[in-house]
Amino acid sequence: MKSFLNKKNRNKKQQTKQDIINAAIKVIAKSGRDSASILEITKVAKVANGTFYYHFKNKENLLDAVGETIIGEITDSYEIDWTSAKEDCAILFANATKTNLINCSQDSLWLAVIIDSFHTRGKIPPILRGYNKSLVAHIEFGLSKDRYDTKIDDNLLANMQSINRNALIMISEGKSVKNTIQQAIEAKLRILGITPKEARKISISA
Amino acid sequence: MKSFLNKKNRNKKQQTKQDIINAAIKVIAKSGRDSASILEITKVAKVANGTFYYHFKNKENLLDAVGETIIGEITDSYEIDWTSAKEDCAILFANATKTNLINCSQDSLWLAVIIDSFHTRGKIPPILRGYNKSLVAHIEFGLSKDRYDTKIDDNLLANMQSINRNALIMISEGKSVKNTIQQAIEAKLRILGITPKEARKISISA
DNA sequence: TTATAAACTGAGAATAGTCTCAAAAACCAT
DNA sequence: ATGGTTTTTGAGACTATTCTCAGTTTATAA
Repeated sequence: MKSFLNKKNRNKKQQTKQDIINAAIKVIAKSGRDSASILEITKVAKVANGTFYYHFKNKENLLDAVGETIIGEITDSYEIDWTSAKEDCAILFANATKTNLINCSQDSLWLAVIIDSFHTRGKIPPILRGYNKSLVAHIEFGLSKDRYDTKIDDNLLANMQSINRNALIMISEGKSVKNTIQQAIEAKLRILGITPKEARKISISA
Repeated sequence: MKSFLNKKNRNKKQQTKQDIINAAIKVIAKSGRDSASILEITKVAKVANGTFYYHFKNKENLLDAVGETIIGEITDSYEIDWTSAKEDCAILFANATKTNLINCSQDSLWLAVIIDSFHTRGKIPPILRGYNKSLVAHIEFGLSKDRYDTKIDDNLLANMQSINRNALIMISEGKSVKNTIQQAIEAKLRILGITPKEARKISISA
């Protein structure tokens, strides 16, 4: 069985798949994961319904692809080697939070999809995976330097993530990005055990 | 047109309606608001599908009724006249939080429905309404006494509510109720501007 | 007991979604 | 051009859901 898959053809196939993913982002941003129908997605992507099933096994499969697409763009900000940094870790953390939130806010469609993913029941969507790992690394480092006053557990991580989520919701509702990010940083630092006064100072200078 | 609605009959009608609401709570706890189907709800309630539409206009209408039912039982804890209280307001707030979370945790079905309601897109479900009003009253009082260090806005309220939600999720996942509530109180007080040390003290004694 | 209103029933109309598949179209090495 | 391969198409099978309605049952005043 000969294969005719040269580069151009592969690109074309890839392009159709990407078109479907982009259409899915649009539709999910409008209606949410649950209500987004494959029928509407293929309509927006301008392909036949059957084409969807040539590229994706099912809806679940597509949602994962959407998650991967978006997360690929926004998670870099937490990928820092905290231990080798010279600066105060609280300040670094403030900057990472800022970068992360700004990245998420770049594209209003992504923003909507990310927020929607927080609403999802059950298993953690791929968009949110990976975030916790480097967060834990950071907090551990801060604790070892006696910079923070907390213990690390699911509750703490969930609260940190919720603060992010709430900030993104505020931004998507049109609140000032700068202000909102500042508040998010302040709240996170307070929860980590930085005093209110210092948390405010750091959040303002971030 | 004569009316035959004597008390007994009214009770019977009311009973059927309540049966449907209770069945809805069961089904929503299992499948979530979005996936809960009227067909399954009526099956669990042991009534005909059509009976549902005799009592409720539509699904939306039912979900509101479910919300009202649950919120009726659990919101009392925040209905305090903060200004006339003698005790330190942070301690009162800690106690109110504790009472509220314990109330929510009483019934595992309620717990599941309340958590589910946090996942809901769009408009604030009735379960969550009313919570903010007395929360604002409380924080304003604390600010006037120079007890807190924050400003009141949507972001703050959302963060407070998220801490509650996360605590309830932890509890529903089997984590220690006492511990979880303590952590929630501590996080809330820290965000309000109480120092980490004092927040811990208050949360432990609550 | 009987007539009437209220409450309930369940078949099925209407709608909407996922997914399959045989056939058509597009593509490409020769 | 030809023939085999990949990609796309869209009709429709299948399933699930909401909601309607004509008719039945139940409750009660008289």
